[in-house]
Amino acid sequence: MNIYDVAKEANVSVATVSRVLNNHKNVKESTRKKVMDVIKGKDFVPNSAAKNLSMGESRNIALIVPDIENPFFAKLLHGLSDQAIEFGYNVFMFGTDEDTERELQILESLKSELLRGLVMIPVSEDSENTKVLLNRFREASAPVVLIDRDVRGGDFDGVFSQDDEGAFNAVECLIKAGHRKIAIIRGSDTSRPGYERYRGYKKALAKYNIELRKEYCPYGDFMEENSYQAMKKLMSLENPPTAVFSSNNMTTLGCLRYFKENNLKIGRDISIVGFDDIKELRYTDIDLTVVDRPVYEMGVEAMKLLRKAIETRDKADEDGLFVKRNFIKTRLIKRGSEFCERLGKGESGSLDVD
Amino acid sequence: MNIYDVAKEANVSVATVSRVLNNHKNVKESTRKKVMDVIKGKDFVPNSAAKNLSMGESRNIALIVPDIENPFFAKLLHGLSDQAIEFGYNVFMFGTDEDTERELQILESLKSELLRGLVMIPVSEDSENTKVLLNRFREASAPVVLIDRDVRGGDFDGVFSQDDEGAFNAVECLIKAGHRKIAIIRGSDTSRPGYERYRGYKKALAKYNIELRKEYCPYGDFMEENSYQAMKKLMSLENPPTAVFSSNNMTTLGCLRYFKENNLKIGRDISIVGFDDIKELRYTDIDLTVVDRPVYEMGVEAMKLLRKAIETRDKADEDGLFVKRNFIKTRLIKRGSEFCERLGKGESGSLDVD
DNA sequence: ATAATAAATGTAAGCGGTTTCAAAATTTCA
DNA sequence: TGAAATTTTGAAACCGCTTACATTTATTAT
Repeated sequence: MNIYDVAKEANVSVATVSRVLNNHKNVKESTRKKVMDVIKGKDFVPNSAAKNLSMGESRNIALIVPDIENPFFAKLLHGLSDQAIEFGYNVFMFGTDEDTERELQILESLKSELLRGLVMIPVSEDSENTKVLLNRFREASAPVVLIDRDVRGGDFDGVFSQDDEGAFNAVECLIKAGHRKIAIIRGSDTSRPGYERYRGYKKALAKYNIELRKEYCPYGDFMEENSYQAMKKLMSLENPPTAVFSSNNMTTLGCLRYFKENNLKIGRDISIVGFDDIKELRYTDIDLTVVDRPVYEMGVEAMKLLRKAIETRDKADEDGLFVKRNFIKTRLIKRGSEFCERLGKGESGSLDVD
Repeated sequence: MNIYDVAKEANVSVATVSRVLNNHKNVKESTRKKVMDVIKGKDFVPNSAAKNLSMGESRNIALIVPDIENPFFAKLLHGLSDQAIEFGYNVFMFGTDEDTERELQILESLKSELLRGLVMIPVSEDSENTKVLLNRFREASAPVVLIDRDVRGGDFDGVFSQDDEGAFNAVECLIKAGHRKIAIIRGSDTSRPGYERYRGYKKALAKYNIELRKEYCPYGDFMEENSYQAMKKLMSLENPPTAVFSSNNMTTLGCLRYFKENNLKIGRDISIVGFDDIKELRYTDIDLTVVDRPVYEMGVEAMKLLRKAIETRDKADEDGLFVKRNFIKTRLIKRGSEFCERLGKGESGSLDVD
């Protein structure tokens, strides 16, 4: 059943049916009703492909994340998806498995899709090809909104976190708990969260006059296995750290794995503060202090930014295309894993802290 | 840039371009090359909306899950998505938040979408409306594949688990560890996993001549909070169980929360076996014995089933439309949480067990 | 070499909507 | 009451692709 059938049945033209369907003004109330009655009687549904073709645009957007199974991204998807439904968009979901090649493939395959917009957590900040493709989307009037990670020199809208501040707070918390030998397991330098959190770490050390030691700053690349290896290396230093700032949730799992396998107990042998909460730990012996973020809300926000971008572009096109970049505040949730018996449960007293 | 521009540039007709694009036979190698050169030179991408409209079908499918954030579904999505890309499909993602109304809304909104297929974990087995809508999709030649949960009387293809056997093994494991007072926290009776796992539980008790006690079988509805409440009720019975079979991952979290809050230690005060693994626990003090499933693979399998359904329908239509329902085997991973000091770490010895 | 056959290409009609432009119907106002 | 202004409607072109059918070109067999 299509618009012509409806038209015939209602004794009007297709143009009129179309107007009714799209809530145009200038449709007499009586004819509107006539058409609506037919539509309700039969189960007519307008063909979206035809609509898309005719209008040169769709109500579809895509979300591309590096790791579908990471709860952080799942939560993000949840928020974004809810808001998308609210706004009447459908979302295509893709995972790149942290692989730039795959990311490019996906973007490439989406070029034919008449996407209305794109929300993306890019694998790397430095993929020129990604930038080129994203720019093409933007030019084809499919705005791009980034989340969490950036694209260098891309100048895209985005929802990010105050990563460095979050990291600073995490590390400061460890310092105030009495630690001075604090390691960080870092994410790749090709991602904002990677280098910004490292920056926060360095800032905190600097503020308290703690020397930065290169060997305390291995990469875990935000991956469990690599982080496990990094932790292992840290603990086999001749002078191992007493605390570690785990700069990502997967990283934290890697650390915990090492702790468990080597019978290191948090609070007795080692301290840890993580970035991004891990819900499942709440009910275990691990009372993890973490830098937390409103992840669901970030997803929602990304969708809102995207819609705004879609609408303003539709209107002002060349005019007001200023970039909207939000930096979401983090929050330190103290649960105790920053302390360590060896150091004495020094509240903030043991060091000269303001 | 469209197919006409390409045609002009290459000095051929649009039909020829179309043929080249779709790898038709009967295209001379030389003209094929001519066209391809033009396509590569300019950056032509065929408009999928036009294609969809013209062919009356798309390469899009939808995945509808009840809870986007549940790692089980995330894993499922991962497998499905990977396989979908492999097969050249894009997947729309939706979450129903375990709400039948929302489920219906989503299905309703998808009717216009020319979907090629639908993969779904329905909220409830008993939603007549859902069944009606799904049947409509199927009739509109968009096959439906269910995962994990069923639709009563729907007769849809699907990938399920051997839930009862899995549950049976879980409970038997507890029995062999010496327990006789074993509770279950159940899922809703309106879902296959809900009642099948309960069935497995009952079977196990029956086999070992253990009386079934109604008060040991509260509902947790596969939700953390409800399961927490259920656990609380269980432990405040005058004769509380010594072990619990937690029939779902969220349920397990609810139990763990109760244990932690009430200082019950697994292995000392209580035993537990779960259904569906919880990765994050691996590195904590909780060595959870669980019924595990190849979740990623189930997602892959669902996509394979879907494609088969799409293809056979395209071909044999009325002919061979027999339903394909796979029942995936579960696997019990013993990690120790089935034991309990109070009972003596009875291997299988303490009861007469074959 | 030529008719018969097969292969390659082109023409044009859809697919199901939206939208411009003109015509018809209605309302407003002198 | 009739012309002008306004609202409501319809005819038909268009979006960009596929494909049935017609036509041209190449190949094969006689």
